Amino acid sequence: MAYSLSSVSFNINQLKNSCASCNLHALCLPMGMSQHDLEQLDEIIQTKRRVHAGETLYHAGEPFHAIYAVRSGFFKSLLGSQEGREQVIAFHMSGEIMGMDGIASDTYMCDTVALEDSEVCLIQYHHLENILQSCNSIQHHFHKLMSREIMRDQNVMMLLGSMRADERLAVFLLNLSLRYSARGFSRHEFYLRMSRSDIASYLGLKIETISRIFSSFQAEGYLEVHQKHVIIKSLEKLQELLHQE
Amino acid sequence: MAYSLSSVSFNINQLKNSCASCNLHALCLPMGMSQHDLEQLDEIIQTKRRVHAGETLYHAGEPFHAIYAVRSGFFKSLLGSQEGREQVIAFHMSGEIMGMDGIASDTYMCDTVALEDSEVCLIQYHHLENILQSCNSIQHHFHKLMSREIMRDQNVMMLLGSMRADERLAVFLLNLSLRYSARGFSRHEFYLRMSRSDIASYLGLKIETISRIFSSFQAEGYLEVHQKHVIIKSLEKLQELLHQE
DNA sequence: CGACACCTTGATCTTTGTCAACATGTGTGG
DNA sequence: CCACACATGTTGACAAAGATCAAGGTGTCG
Repeated sequence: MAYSLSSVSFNINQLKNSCASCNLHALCLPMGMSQHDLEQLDEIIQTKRRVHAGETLYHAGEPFHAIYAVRSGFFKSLLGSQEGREQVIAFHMSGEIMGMDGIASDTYMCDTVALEDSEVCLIQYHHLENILQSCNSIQHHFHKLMSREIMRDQNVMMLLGSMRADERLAVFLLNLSLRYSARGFSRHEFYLRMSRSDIASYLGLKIETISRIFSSFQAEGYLEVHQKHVIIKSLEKLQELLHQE
Repeated sequence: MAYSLSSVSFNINQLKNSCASCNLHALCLPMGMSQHDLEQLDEIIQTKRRVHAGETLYHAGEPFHAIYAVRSGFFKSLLGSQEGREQVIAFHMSGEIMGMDGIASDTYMCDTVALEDSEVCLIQYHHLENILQSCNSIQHHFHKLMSREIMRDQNVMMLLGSMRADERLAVFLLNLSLRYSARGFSRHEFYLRMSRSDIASYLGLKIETISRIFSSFQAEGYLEVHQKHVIIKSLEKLQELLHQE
């Protein structure tokens, strides 16, 4: 079974050390950016960092100094509390920005962990602020990125606050499908990089519930699951799940 | 019964049209801001707007052009979905910023409604971006504000994803207590500006559940409730609720 | 091949939601 | 200023969704 998606995946070795030549360009940067602006960005994004699967990129409580763009790979962010609660609050894939929660208090608020071997662009925050000062379009783009993060979180609040378990999983899968397809992968077939327990935590459910709903979706013919490999048979039916009360 | 807190509340009429003289200064603006910076800010924050109780400040879908600082009063923000779901995603009190979710797509994402007669400072977004370009400290402060919004939302995700109903209400009340006390009001005694159904929606619960938990908290002697008037008898006991598993 | 982590499934229990009745509060018009 | 109507909040009985507990299955990696 040729489950491998690697033929379409980003080959790190081919990537030059430049935003202009990065194939995540369209995801990560504003449209119609001038050559000059791109050069400015390249100046601060010299540092790449490899993160192995299971390795933590930054820990909650660590002093904040940089944000990260996912170049390749997959991450999860975990928020802990004094009472020992722990919850997955986000999954990040290529072209997405991590660490913006650290700006508020000069301290990262969550742990961010690679779920597979990954590479990130390290963006020194004080350098970034300098660039933003001189370049209006980058500044505006950065604000959009932060605002998009707020939107994303608010949509998750909605999901957690008002949806049933099966709806939550459907939304989760549809969202992954959308994000994979935006990156040139199939919107019908992909690998889950995270464990069932990560999904459960993210969706505010228990792992057994996730397992059961996967089974029931499969029984209904909405999808096929073989461990982490998901084939969505009918995106429409998954969507209908949300509309029917 | 003299429940009135108006003796401590901000008297709008006394406020001058200036950030420098605004008594929300400490909540809203960065510490140690220079006179020059303040003057710059005052330039873009000339517009105040009164919003009557029940009135909508901005609607989801409206073109985004400004963010708002609450000068006085109390707001809620509602996120709707295609499927007709609707959820309260935030309550805003004086000194807090509203509308930053609109930056991402040049469109407000939620409805924001005054829960009592209120006044806001309107901050034209393109003016703000201009100022940020020229003033590093204001730029940094603005980023902190957006980042704080992200933190807040992530904490709500945690609450919705991993806490029991009574824990959610306890966190909600403790959070209000904290915010009131930061504004010079009693941390033990305050009015809820929102309805039970707003609270329920925000906490991802049903109104009957809220009602029951208020009753049980009262039975336990944690607090006294008379409609919207809350007297917290023991902040400690409410906090302990969270620690005991 | 075996150990271990991860996942699935079933039986049962708990928490919260639902439905219904009633109480209380608020605002309006007589 | 009272009476009524309507919105809002409370309480109880019951139902349902999801959690918990327990057992067993499957895959992965040394």
